Order: sequence, then structure tokens, then C-alpha cells
Amino acid sequence: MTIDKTFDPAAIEAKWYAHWESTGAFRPARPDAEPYTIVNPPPNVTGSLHIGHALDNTLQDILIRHARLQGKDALWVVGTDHAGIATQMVVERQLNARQQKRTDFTRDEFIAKVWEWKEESGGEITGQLRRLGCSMDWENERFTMDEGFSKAVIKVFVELYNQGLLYRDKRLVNWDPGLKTAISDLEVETREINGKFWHFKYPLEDGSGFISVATTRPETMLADMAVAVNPSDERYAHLVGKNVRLPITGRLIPIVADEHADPELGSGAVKVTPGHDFNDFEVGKRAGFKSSEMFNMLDGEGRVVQTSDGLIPQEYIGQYRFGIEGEPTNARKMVVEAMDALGFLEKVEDRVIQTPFGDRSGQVIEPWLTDQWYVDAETLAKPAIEAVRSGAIDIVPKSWEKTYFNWMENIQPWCVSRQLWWGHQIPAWFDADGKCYVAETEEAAQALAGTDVELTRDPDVLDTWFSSALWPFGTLGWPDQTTELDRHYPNDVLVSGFDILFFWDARMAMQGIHFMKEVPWKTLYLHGLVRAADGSKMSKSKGNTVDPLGLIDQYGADALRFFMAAMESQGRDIKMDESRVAGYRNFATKLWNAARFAQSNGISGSHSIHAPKAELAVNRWIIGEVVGTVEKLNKAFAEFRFDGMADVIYHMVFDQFCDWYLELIKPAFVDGEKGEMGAESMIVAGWVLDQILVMLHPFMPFITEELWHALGDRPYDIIHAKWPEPNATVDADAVREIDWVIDTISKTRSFKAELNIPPGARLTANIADPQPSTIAIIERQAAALSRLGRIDSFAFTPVETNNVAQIVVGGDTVVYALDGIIDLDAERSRITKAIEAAAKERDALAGRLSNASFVEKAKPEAVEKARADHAEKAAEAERLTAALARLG
RNA sequence: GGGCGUAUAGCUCAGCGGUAGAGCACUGCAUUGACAUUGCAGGGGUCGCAAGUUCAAACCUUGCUACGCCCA
Repeated sequence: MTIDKTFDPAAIEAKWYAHWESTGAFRPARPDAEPYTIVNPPPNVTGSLHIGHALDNTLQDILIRHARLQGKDALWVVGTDHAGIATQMVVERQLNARQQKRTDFTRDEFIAKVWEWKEESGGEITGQLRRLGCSMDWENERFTMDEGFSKAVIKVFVELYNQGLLYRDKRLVNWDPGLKTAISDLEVETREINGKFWHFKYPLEDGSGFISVATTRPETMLADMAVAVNPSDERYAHLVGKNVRLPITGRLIPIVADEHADPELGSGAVKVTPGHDFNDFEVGKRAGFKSSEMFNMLDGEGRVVQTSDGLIPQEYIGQYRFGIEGEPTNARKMVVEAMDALGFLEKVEDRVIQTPFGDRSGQVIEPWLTDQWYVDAETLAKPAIEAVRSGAIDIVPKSWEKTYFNWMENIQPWCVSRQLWWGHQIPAWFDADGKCYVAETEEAAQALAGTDVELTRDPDVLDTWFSSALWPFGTLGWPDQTTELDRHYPNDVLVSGFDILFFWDARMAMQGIHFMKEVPWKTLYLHGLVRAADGSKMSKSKGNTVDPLGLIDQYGADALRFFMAAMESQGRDIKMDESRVAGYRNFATKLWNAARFAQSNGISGSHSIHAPKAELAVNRWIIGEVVGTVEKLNKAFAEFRFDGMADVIYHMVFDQFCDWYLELIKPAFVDGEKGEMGAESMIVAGWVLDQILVMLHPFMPFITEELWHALGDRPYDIIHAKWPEPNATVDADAVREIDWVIDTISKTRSFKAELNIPPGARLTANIADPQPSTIAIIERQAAALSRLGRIDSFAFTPVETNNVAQIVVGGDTVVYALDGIIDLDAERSRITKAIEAAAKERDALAGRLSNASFVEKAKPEAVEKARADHAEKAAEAERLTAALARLG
């Protein structure tokens, strides 16, 4: 197969992906090999590929492809998340567009519609992950609500309940009045908004005066149950124990002493609304109120309802808590106006208020007293903390450990019930008295309750994260003891953005350790966010998102992937830089053309992963470069340094292989130069190119597979090739020889450019007093020196003229006679600059060496190196000085 | 208020104790032969500021400044 002149990523990407998938290349099919496992963070079934997915999945694919090349039984588990709230919102929006709403249907009808939507429109992202080249095990694609996974979720719920680690409780929750469901602490986002601070006078019951309170939520006074003052606050000591006659409702409430009241803030006295404020709930409990007695004055949408004492005036009932679009009035406004009319409004201040918002709905969260299910996270967190402390889980980069510990050590009960329809319905049934029976099936619950008892199932569903926390083992067949589970749990590494460290990673650690008695993964690799070019966070609302598919269309998936790897340094976000994506497209093109050159010269794939035997220095040298590259790559993989990996392979391909090696062996392929050198170079070049393709494959899977096949008839695809094991070492003699050649050529090019001598000008070189090794090198490398350095010949005699350009290479001074074309002043100034540079370094080293403390205290290697460097620089400066003198 | 991170060439970033690096951008030159999605050569940095530790600091310590994120 002849390689096309132009590299067209689109032409090869679809072809190879389909080939891999249809041949089962992504399946773990090496039962005798060491397993290697990653589970993919399941994207929302409603989702489409954004730039963050591109990063996250590229990193995972690099690790999986690398493991596969190492011969491991690599499994990359893939699937999608049912994403309770997000998916229900999508389908509800569709209904709204047809003037329908969820409640027009029965629960079963609605759920059927969501499944229908999922089958037709869900999972767009799975096709997009394929475009990125991700080698996931699609044949075992999972869904967090598929049958087997649902079984695992129900089992976990029941077991945690039976172990007392999951319980029902009446307490304040974060209630989202937009979505009309409880949400967890993590789903609440605190933002600062400009609000007001209202100061009210509350009249004392005995008519002896007033106590001032200030509040940011005046409407909640309809459910006030106390006024609190600080026990140390002498201004109010005499009032503690007295009662206040609450305006509007006329409720009689006590003045209590509580540390929560801050004497410095406002008047120092605060109103206490236990049913609608987290702090007040605690104050209320300390004041002796049971949670069942606490007043609730709002419904699920944030409208006023009557409190249990029936004291809220009728006109307030049904009013929204505060301003809402399209509503003429609201409870807040009415309370403030009423207090003003009564003469109880002292003043109103502007104030910045920390306000909780639902992260999905954007609504102001209402603390609301309801019955919900809670997981005892504190108990589950303990072994998960220990796992990181002991090193059973290695968090990379380590700096995240502190954040992990800090959160886990202060973890709160996790509210896991949601008032939605789409999700895992909670396996709990209630009898007429509200007694609860938790079991995996209705039959089992009935058995617990007794046959005569009529049961109703809890209508709520579980938090999506409750189910996805089981991903590392639920996808492997748990609770059944499958071979997959046995082989692939614990997973090797989890790759995730730090933004879901608490939401998902920590909860996986807790559930995994609890149910499997082993950590879910040995390494937790956390990466940053991909930011817009200006450093701002990408968001749809800002309109500054970059579409990874657009980048793939423009530059190819390989280029985008390489960009992600190259930019991924630990503990830092990635700023989008399209010019770098373009740069890596150019890199791919470079490789493509190098392969074309190889092919057109009859170079083809090798048959061994071990380095071929080589006599020529250039071949021994490039084999050594491969050895060095493999070592550096292996180290970077061991340390999860993706940027390091990219850097190493990039320079190997571009600099060592294309810029020098191919150029140096060209004479072997050109008639009239050195045809007899060709055979060995062809074999070595073919082998080196193979090693490069394999090493590059995890980063650029498409182009490497294409070139792999273009360069030979292969017994297997590159996706299943073997990671390089050159079985060779770096050859110091070869390195010295090729370094001399490269240095001579570079310095010759450089002086030409600086002296305005055409780069094509062919010159003769003189070395008056060459070292014997130099003569041998020149004999062997004459063709390369001629072709790349434009040096026709070397003479080992002094030149006759003073019109010369001179370069110092190692211990040799190479002199070019340039009568008639050289600008001697320019050459003098060029050499003077070089002398200054060498002398500066020489003197710096001399200064260091003359410092007795350095020689005494520094590491011996450092002293030795300084001596050697000093000798070298001194010799260079001396040679250059002599060269300058020769110019007259 | 607590924690974390970042500050290095015009831009995006490596380097984290022994002579400042890459890619892009910029300047000059080249070019029919793998490659203009090119090649060669070059200019450009008191490594945020200050003090300290050390024979030696971009790198370690402390403080400060600026920016970002997380938690309360």
C-alpha cells in the first residue's frame, strides 16, 4: 500500500476505528496475562462530548493502550449514567414543548417515555468517544439503570440499611423549589448576592418595650419560634426567659440564650426559625424543640402554608416566599410592609448575602424539614481515609490528599433520596402506620410486614451518585462473583477531574471498600479543567466553549489527543491553545512524510522487537536514541507525567529521527553517494520507525495504525503490538562520532548564516592538527558531511590565507578558506562573541573551583564535573583566541 | 476565616539545588527530490518582590504582593 502524498486524518480515522471495533481489538482477551483495568467515568446519557471529556478520556486511552502494548489484559469499562435530574429535565422540557407536563402521565407512563428518549436520543456521546479513538470495551457497555446494575444498587441500599448505615430521618434538607426535590450538600453552590438586612422591633409580652432583631429573610418570621441572644451579652441578660409577642401572627415566643447569637452583628439578638434555617434548627434543638414540633411555613415550591398552630393570617397563604417573576406580591414584601405599618420596621440596610443555590436549577435553596434517607457517611469514610493514609490508594498528584482528608474528616450525613421519577426507586415500603420495611423485592418486604398488611412503596428515587459510586465493581458483575470481578477489581487507576473528587471518587472509595473489602483502585489520578484561551472557565452560557469534535474535524483526533497529553502536567489546569493543536497536526504530518520517505526507499517494517545488529555509527547511535527514549517514556508512565511522555516522543521523532537520522542515512539511498551502506540502514531505519510507531501509538492511535500497515505485511495490528524492548545499550563511541558530525554541520551552517554566505555554498575544510579519531570520523562520515554540511573535502594541512572562517568542534579547529567572499570584520566579531561566551563560562567555573568551600563541601561528582567543564571551556576559549589571532 | 494552587521569553507552558528550556509568534536566509501542515540560522528572560538557609537558589525556608480554585 503506497502512502498518500497528503496526510488526511479523516480518511483513516473512521476506517481504523471500525476495524478495531469489529475485530474485537478492545476486548480483554488475554486470560493468562496480568489484568489492567480502568473504569470510565460514565458520562450522562444526555451528554455530548465536551473538551473536558476529551482530556479525561485521552489520558485514560493512553494508559489503556500502553498497558495493552505491554501485553496486559487491558479492560476499559464503559457506560453511561442515567443522570436522574438531568435526564428527567430533558424529557420534561420535551413535554413542555408539546404543552404537556410530567404529571399528565402516570409515573410508569412517564418512565416509559424516558426510556424511549434514551433509546432514540441518548448516548450521543458514545459515538463521539469513538471519534476520539477511545479503545473502550463497547461489547460490555453498561448503563447505571440496566438490569444487573440496578440489582447491585438495590442490594447495596438494603445491606446498608440492615447494617444501620442508612436510615430515614426528619431533619432540614437542602430543598430545591425549582426541581421540587431534596439535594445533597455538594449540589448546593453558595454565591454572594446583593440583598438587604431588615431590622425589626419585636414587642415584649409584658409590654415593657421591644427587642430588636435583624434578618435577611423577613418572611420567615411567620414561623419564628424564639429570639436568641448571646449568653454573655449583658445588654439582654435581663430579658432571657421572657417572651415576645410576635407581630402579624401574635405567636408567643421565648427569648433564649444561645452562642449562635453574635453580639457584634446587628443588635446582637436574632430571630430563630428552626424549620427554615440550618443554624436556627440547631438553636431550636438546643432550646428544647423537637424536630416534629418545628414550624414549617412553606410548601415544596416555596409558597406559604399554614403552620401547625394555625396563626398565619389567611392573606399570606399561597404567597411565594419572595419575589418571583409574574407574581404581583409575595410573603417577604407583605411582611415588611405589615411591620412597617405597625411601626416595627426600624431600618433597612444593603448587605451582601451568602445565598445557597441549586447547582442544576439555579434556584435559591430552601432549608426544609422533611423525611429523607441518609447514608452514615462518617462511618463509611473512616476506612476510605485510612486507605489513602496507608498508601493503598495513591492520589496523584499528592497535593490533593489534604483536600480529600479535609472533606472526608468533616463529612456530613449524605442525603440520598430524591423526589424524582427517573432513577432507582428506593426499595422501602410503608404500612398504614408509616412503619418502614426495606427489602430487595416487594415480596420480601411483604414477608417482613406480614401478609395482612397493605404496603405502599416509597416513591422517591436515589441520588444518581449513589449508584455511580458502585461503578468499579457493579460493572464487573457484582453482586455475582464473576471472573471479571475477580480479575479486574481493584481497578488499576481511576482518572477523573478534581471537580468530582467528592461527588464521585470519594464515594466510590467508601462504597468500594465497604462492599468489596478492598480499595476500588490503586491510583487516583486527578487532572484539572480545560479552560478557555483567556483562562476563564468554559461554559455554554458564556458561549466560550471549544467543541472537541470541531478540533478533530480540523486537525484530526491524533493531534487533539497529543495536545491533551502534552499540556497535562500535574496539578494545573489546561488553557486552550489552538495553535498547539495545529502544531501537533504538523507533527503528525511530519511523521507521515518520514514514513513516505522510508517507504519510497524500500524501508519496511521489522520482524523483531530487539534492535538489529549494526556496524555503522549512525545506526548504533539511533538505536541508542531509541533505548533512551524507551527509558524516559517508561519513567514518565510510571510517574503519570503525560506532558513528559509527549515531550520525549515528540523530540525523538522530530529531532533525532527526522532532522538527523534520516538526513544522515540519505546518502545510502542516493545514487552516486554511498550505495553500499544501504542494507544495514534500511533494516535499522525500519526497526526504529517501528519502535517509534509503537511508542507513539497510545497518543496517536490512528496515524500509527495506518503507517504500521502501510510499511509492511503485519501479523497483527499495532494496537496489539509489543512495547519496545530494544535489548541494546547506548553506544558511547557512536554518540561521540555522531555528536561530532552534528556539531560540525550545525556550526558550519551557523557561521554561514551569520556571515551572509549562501547556505548552499560548497566549501573545503582544513584541520591543521587533527586528532586521530577525528580523521577516522571524517573518513567514515564524508558523505553526510558533504550532503548536510556542504563540505566537499577535508585537508589536514594549514591553510595559506588569513581570510578564513573558523569553528571549534570538540578539540579540533575547522578552518574554511574564503578568499574573496569573507567579511573579516564580521568573522572577527563572530569569533569574539564566541570567545566571550566560552570565557564567561570558563571564568564562572574557575571562580567556583577556586572557592575552597566548594571543593570541600560540594558533592565530589559536582566538583569533578566542574573541573571537566572548566578544562573544556578553557580549551575552547584558547582555540577560539588562536583562531582570532590567525585572522590578523 | 481555613486549605490548595499559580506567578519563568510577546503567548501557552516545562524545568524544582549545580552554566535558563520547548512549542507558537517574531527576524533573516533557503528551497524542483519525504515534508510550505517545510528546512536552516537567529533575536528575545535581573525565573512576581524581599529576607534567609547553602560552597551554590528559578528550584529549599519565611514573609509580602497579585491572580485562581475549594471549604466554612
